[in-house]
Amino acid sequence: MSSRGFKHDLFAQFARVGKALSNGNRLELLEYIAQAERSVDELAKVSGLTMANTSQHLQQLRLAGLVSCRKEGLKVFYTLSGYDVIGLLDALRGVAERHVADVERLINAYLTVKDNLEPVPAAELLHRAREGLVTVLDVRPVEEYAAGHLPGAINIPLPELEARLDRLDLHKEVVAYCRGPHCILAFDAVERLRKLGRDARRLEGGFPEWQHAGLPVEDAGESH
Amino acid sequence: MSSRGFKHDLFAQFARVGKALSNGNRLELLEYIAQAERSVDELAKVSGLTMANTSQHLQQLRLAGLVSCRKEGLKVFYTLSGYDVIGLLDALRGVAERHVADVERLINAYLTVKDNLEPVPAAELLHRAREGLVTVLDVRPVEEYAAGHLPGAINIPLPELEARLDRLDLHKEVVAYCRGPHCILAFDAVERLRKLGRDARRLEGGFPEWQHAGLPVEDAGESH
DNA sequence: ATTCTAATCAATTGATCTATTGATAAGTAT
DNA sequence: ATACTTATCAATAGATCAATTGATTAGAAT
Repeated sequence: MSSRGFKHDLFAQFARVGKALSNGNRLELLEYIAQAERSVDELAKVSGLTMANTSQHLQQLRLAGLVSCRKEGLKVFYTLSGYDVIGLLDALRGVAERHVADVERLINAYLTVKDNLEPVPAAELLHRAREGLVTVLDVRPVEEYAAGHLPGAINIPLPELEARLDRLDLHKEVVAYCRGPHCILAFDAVERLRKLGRDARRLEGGFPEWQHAGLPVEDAGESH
Repeated sequence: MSSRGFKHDLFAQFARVGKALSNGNRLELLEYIAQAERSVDELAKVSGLTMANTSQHLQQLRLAGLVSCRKEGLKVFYTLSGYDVIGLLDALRGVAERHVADVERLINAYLTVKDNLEPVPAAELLHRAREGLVTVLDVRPVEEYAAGHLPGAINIPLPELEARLDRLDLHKEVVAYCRGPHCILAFDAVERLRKLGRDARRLEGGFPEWQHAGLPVEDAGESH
């Protein structure tokens, strides 16, 4: 095998992974899968894609080595192949944010009050939560919470926020988190809590980033 | 703007970066650019692509925010937009290596003596080089060496290795490095040095990774 | 002015990608 | 057996991508 040929083939293999990341729908699916193991129909529902389309995208992700799957009865559950995939997604997001001007414009256009929403770094939250100074709020759907969440976090899915406000201590600051740095659930939660007069901020990053950083995690078995 | 629309648009932007990484030729160009600032015709020559084709790929990389360019006289020089791009490329490589079975097979097929070529970690090299125990050998072309290299590294481009062997101390171990973890220059160098009875290993990673790790670097002005 | 070089642009062809549609397979439930 | 659910497969049309070709622009040199 020639040296040039080797190189060429090797870059072609790396490009397969790049190709898997080259479609917005696949990136969205990856973000959902990064929360918890998911079946195809869950992913289809939450992404708004058809079943067949979702299935095909998932197979492309699988061939690129980004996700693995497991069959159980009728359902097929997909999960990330490893934590390094979260690292890759973060690197992609980071580069896009720092270098693609459109991303910043988009974020600013949607998050008009962005500057009021300075995020809390993970290390700071961990410290303050241990001292009981803050309420940690998980605004993702119950299934995602059940699959794993921050220690001591209270789960109130975003649609029920106002209805179940009594679960949040009136006198503590609330730190909300959700799926990731650009998931808007936590942004919305903070905005709504502030309208209700609460002291609220959001966590920098989401659950996958927290987990990837090696910080402590609780799952359904030990939840409150 | 609806929340779903925002999310959709945002993922589409991230996918633009993924798309830039979805082609082997572009990844190869990025690796060359990661070594040093490069003009379009240099890149065309070294990659074997036509001028027009190279130019078009470079523009795609530019639109994705991965490279920037600067015009000087007739020439246009391209450079990485930031060090985070090296981090992204490493994450891509890492995931591909760990999860795409074909990559491993490819590497094993080419590097038949791979197990004899255990790389030296950067930290170890830095330590041993400071104590004068090893000769650090840069086997990249002179232009790349001039744009930046490891402190005290001796530059012998691979084709001239045997001819200029006298520049390497016979009694010290040689540690060779090149463009990156899969650049075959360093592999070849080690293999050839060993055939000549020298004690040689290669550095883990290449110059971009060394630089990205924040380790000390020399450039042409202070070279030996 | 003319010529040359470096780079980009514009148009084209063939290949690949995306989403849809309808069919099929595998497992459950009645 | 029959019906239902979940997921995949197969075929298709339209969109996008990649590489080539030839023309064009911008700057340098004679």
